[in-house]
Order: sequence, then structure tokens, then C-alpha cells
Amino acid sequence: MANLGYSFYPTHPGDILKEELECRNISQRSFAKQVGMSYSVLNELLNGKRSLSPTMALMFEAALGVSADMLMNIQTRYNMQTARKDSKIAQWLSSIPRVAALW
Amino acid sequence: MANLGYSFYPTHPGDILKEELECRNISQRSFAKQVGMSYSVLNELLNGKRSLSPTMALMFEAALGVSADMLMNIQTRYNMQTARKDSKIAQWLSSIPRVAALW
DNA sequence: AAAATGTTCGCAAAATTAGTGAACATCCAA
DNA sequence: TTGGATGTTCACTAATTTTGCGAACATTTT
Repeated sequence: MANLGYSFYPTHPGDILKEELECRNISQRSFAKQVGMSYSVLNELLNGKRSLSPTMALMFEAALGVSADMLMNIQTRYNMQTARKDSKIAQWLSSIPRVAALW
Repeated sequence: MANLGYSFYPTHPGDILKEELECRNISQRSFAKQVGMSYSVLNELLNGKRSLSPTMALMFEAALGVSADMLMNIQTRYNMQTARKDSKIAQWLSSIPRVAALW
């Protein structure tokens, strides 16, 4: 089963989708074939290696009945948490001044 | 002032950012220069023609004190509402079967 | 009139994503 | 134990998207 417990890393939509397939006993290969998506893309998404697009989210909603909006919100949160941790971005941000009104 | 009232189209993060600059009397050119971003990119973002990236969202948070997460959530909601309205996607979705468990 | 501002457009470089195929390890059942 | 199904990983290409830039034009302000 996919690890959905406490974690030190942000939740990725793949975590939920992977759990969803596993507890329904649907294999990744079979699912990919049925919905017409690339199998390795699916696998890597489930393992958090690729990110979920709005189109993909709608597809999962259609195929599994999981809320596309929830999935995308999780992806967005994941992206933000990742971006905030990124030291390159943090360093670049430190050079951004606070911009004040003219008066 | 930017239109933040009732609308028939989804809210874009640019709507909020535009309002934010206008009510602080900060010109787009001046803002772009201060934070070191391309001026036309900023303008088009404010007009909903380009989408907000996590990095940009963090930059606005640093420069204006507006929540980056909120901005990105709005962008995500905008993307989903737009995708759902897209007839191409809708048609493609109609060919996606509901995938059931094996048993 | 001149300067500042906002808007729109096209373009090219850069980055990201989608899709494919192969290889490998593991597990389970015949 | 062997064969088939499964999950995982990787490298590569093609397609798409994003980014940044600059010019042109309209509008507003001074």
C-alpha cells in the first residue's frame, strides 16, 4: 500500500491516486490501458515523479470519481511547499525589495 | 480600477494583483523595474493573459505582502474552471470509461 | 506638446511536459 | 521452477508551454 501516514515531505496527488487504485485492486497497467494514457507516465505520476495537469485531473475524476479540484489543489500545495524549500528561489527572493506606495 | 465585482468569468490572480497595485498607486512599469521582472509579462499577467507560476507568486508575496498560496490557489481554480469549460477536453473526457475494481 | 502609462502583438529562447520504449526486479501462480 | 503480470526506473524525442524581450499603439497626465 502507498504510504499515506505522517511524512516529512508534502503530499503529492500521486499518493492519493496510488492508494485509490491499490485499494480497488486495479493494476497500473490495466488502468492506463483503459483510460488510454501512457503507462509509465501513470506510474511516475503515482510515485510523485511527474506532476498532475488539469486535464489529467479531470480524467481521474471521470475514471475514478475522485474530485479533480481536490487533486489539483494538492498538486498546487505540493508545488508551493517545494518552491519555498528551494534554496535557489529563496536566495533570489531575498533580493526582491518590498514595494511601497508612492505617497 | 480593475473590475473585482460579479463576473461571468473565473477570477484570475491578475485581477487581485492589478487591484493591489492600483490602490497603492504603483505603476506597472515602476513595479516591474523594482522587482526586476519583464514589464510586458507583468502587464499581461495583470490582464489575465498569462498565468502565475509558483516562483512569481512568491515574488509578489515578498514585494507586496500578498499570500503566495492564495494567489496560486486562485490560479489553480481558474485553470480548472477554464479546463472544464473547454469543449475539446469535455469531448475527450466523454470517451473515458469509469474504471471499476476487479471483483 | 511631452512624458508617463497601459495595452497588444509577434518573436525566439528556454523550460517543461507528454509520450514511448526498453530494461530490470519482484511476486505469484501454473 | 518457469512464465506471466506487476511495479519501478531511465533515457530519449516530440510537443507544448513559459519566459523574456522589444516594438507599436492608445490613453492619460503633466
